[in-house]
Amino acid sequence: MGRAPCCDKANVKKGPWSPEEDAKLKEYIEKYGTGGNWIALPQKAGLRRCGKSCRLRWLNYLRPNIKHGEFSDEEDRIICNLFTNIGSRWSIIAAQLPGRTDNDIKNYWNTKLKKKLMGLNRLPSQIKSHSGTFSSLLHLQASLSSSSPSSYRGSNNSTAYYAQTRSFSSALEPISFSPSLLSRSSTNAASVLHQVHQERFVGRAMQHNYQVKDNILMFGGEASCSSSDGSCSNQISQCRDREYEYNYNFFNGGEGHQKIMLPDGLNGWRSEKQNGNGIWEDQAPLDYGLEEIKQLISSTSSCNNFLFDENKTEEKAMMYY
DNA sequence: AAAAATGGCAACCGCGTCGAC
DNA sequence: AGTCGACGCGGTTGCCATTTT
Repeated sequence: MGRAPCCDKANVKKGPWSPEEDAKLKEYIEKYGTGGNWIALPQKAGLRRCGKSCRLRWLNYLRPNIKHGEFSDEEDRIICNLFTNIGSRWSIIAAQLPGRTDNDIKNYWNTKLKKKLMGLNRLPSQIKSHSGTFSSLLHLQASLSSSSPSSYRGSNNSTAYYAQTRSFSSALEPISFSPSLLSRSSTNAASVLHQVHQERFVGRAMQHNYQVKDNILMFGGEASCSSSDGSCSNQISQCRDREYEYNYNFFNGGEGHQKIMLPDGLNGWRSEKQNGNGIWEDQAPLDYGLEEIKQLISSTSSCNNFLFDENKTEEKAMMYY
């Protein structure tokens, strides 16, 4: 026995809204409000539409003060920063961008912003760039890392790393959430943000083999490779691990940390180093897949090692405690 | 110029959660 | 405490426009 449909599917119109329907809906809501009941609204408004469809149309298109068109650099920055912190909580992200809808932001992310990031995927080489939203973030990141306490340098202590991650994250602009946004237990951004910090390094470090060799933090070492040809069978795991390399290096920037080992998918390990001008040069092609975008953000926009489904990783992290 | 591929966006769908009863 | 209807969210789909071949 399935879930009861929210409306009579046979008698509701689907597809694009006509100007007449828009006008009807707008007029009705402006006159009477939604009445707190979207399901009953279409009938009252004389529309052959599903209540959910009406709600969506109103929220995403018809309601006042909706902002359409290009996203600004500032909006890009906020989206990336929040995405890094809380993942695809589009409604929460939208709440930080007046006039933007969650759907808008989601589409923008999926169609443009993600690709924009992919264009900047040659990290940390991108640090040499001196303009644009994301390179600014990289500069921020680089400058913060270089000014971080020296006591963390070279440490293979995950707690130290964790503390440093926290201090770094807190250096980014504060994010405030309205109480209403935080009211739902499942999407409690406050707890998400709080636990994200706790989960970030410690949880992941415990999920992955890692070791420090010559000031290079290495994850997923030989022990994790099981295939006969020596290549790791778990490519995704390797890809995920890349973020640690970057972040570790950023946080430990300075003398003695001039190279970085990157697990490079099927190609095995690769390295990068800084040239005499302090510019990062990679020494092998670096191709990222779509699934790696989040890691890229994690290592570029705010250094928050947060990726994939944070609910799931949260659970994992809590299990380790 | 036409067909195919790709991009962008609006809308739909299913599920989790909340709140009333 | 349990049930059920409604809401809200995030993922996905479908269609139209634009670009490429």
